[in-house]
Amino acid sequence: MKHNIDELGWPSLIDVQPAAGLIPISLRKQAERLDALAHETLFRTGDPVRYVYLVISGEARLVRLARNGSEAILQRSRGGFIAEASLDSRSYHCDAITTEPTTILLVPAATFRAALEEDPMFRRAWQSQLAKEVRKLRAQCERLSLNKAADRINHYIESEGVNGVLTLYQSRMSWAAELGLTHESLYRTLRRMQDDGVLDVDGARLVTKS
Amino acid sequence: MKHNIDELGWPSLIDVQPAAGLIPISLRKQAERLDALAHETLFRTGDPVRYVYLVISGEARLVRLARNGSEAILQRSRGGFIAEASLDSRSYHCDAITTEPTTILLVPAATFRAALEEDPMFRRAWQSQLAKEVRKLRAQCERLSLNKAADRINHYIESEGVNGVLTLYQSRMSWAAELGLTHESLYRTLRRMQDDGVLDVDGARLVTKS
DNA sequence: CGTACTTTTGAATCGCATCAAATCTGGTGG
DNA sequence: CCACCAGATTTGATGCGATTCAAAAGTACG
Repeated sequence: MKHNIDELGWPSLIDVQPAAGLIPISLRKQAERLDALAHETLFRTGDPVRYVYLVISGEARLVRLARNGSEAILQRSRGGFIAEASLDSRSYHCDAITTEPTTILLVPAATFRAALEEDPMFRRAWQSQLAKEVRKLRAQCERLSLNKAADRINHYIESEGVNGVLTLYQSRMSWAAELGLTHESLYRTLRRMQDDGVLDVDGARLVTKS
Repeated sequence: MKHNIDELGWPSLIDVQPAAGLIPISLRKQAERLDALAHETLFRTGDPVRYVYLVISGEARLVRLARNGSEAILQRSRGGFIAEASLDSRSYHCDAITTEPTTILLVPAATFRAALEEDPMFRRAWQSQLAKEVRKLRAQCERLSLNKAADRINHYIESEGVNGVLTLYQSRMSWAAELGLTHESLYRTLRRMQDDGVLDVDGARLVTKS
């Protein structure tokens, strides 16, 4: 179900989601709100690009299905844009799904492009956002080119956590997929790292100790 | 050695390198040309961002050295920008090197940023460039999360080649590193794929036959 | 309470990394 | 021109580590 965001009754978007603060007021007025359940499809490969999607709460993912049926996670967004790089494409080249109940802000793509032309602050923020995504993806590539599970885990904690401490906002199964590992492999490696005393695991809190 | 690009005696940059055509004339006048040998360092981790680097000919790479001494290739540019995403950073978080004699256009970062503010065409081209880089990196991540060498090779040919045909512009050793494989593994897999009749290898020309 | 999913452990297998070494290649200097 | 060298290419043998298949136990939720 879509709502006009003026119906919100939320605190200001800025409080809820920093990225939303970057969107000019004029743009927010034209945005709609979408409350999606878990495992809903936002768009599919080949769909025309109609909206810019901003995840307010919950989680959305870009996925692509390989021939053998395995699923690659191309992006995982919890608060922030999803499929930013499609803004200058006609259509999508992957699918977007939710993994849990998720609230999304839909900004019409044409309106969004116009705002980029007119609002210098917004434009800088957008460029900065794209650059940040590039750096994040480079880190991900670097991580995936490590071929030991423990190395990938450490790399993830170093680059996504703060000072060797990481709070995980996803199940280990999903994390395993993001790390390019099977879940069995991840579980076993986490266990071994604990036994070896190089990692401290307390629920979703992971601390490197080396 | 750096030259003012007016000393060029080149054909127009547009003919040499399409990406350069996106740079406004005013900006080109302030750019310098750098002729680097193979294995030169353009900048190191921590260096302040002074220039935007545009590779005119040859090859530049972003690399990061892991603790164990192995080297991860974060970007490989043959004609086009390198480290685009650093434009909004103070300093670099990886190293840039050349792998062969390379000619580079150095545009002062401040000048570049000013041009982005003032020239709408240029700005759109830049955003499009960043978006393209994002898509390319997503493809790279998807590829690295395949765990069979043959799958990565096929994926590379599909996404970097045209209609299942790819011309390789680097040694197989470098390609192996980009694919996240050892060179031995790559050689053996290429051989096996040929023997199995799913791939045709003729020097730098690779054709999938399945 | 039952169902779906996650977490966990086990055993067997396969593929890649690793180490080693030979051959081939292009470029340099004598 | 040839000897030489550095790097790329190629083949071989071995071991490790991740995948795979299987299954049990734990957990959240209606």
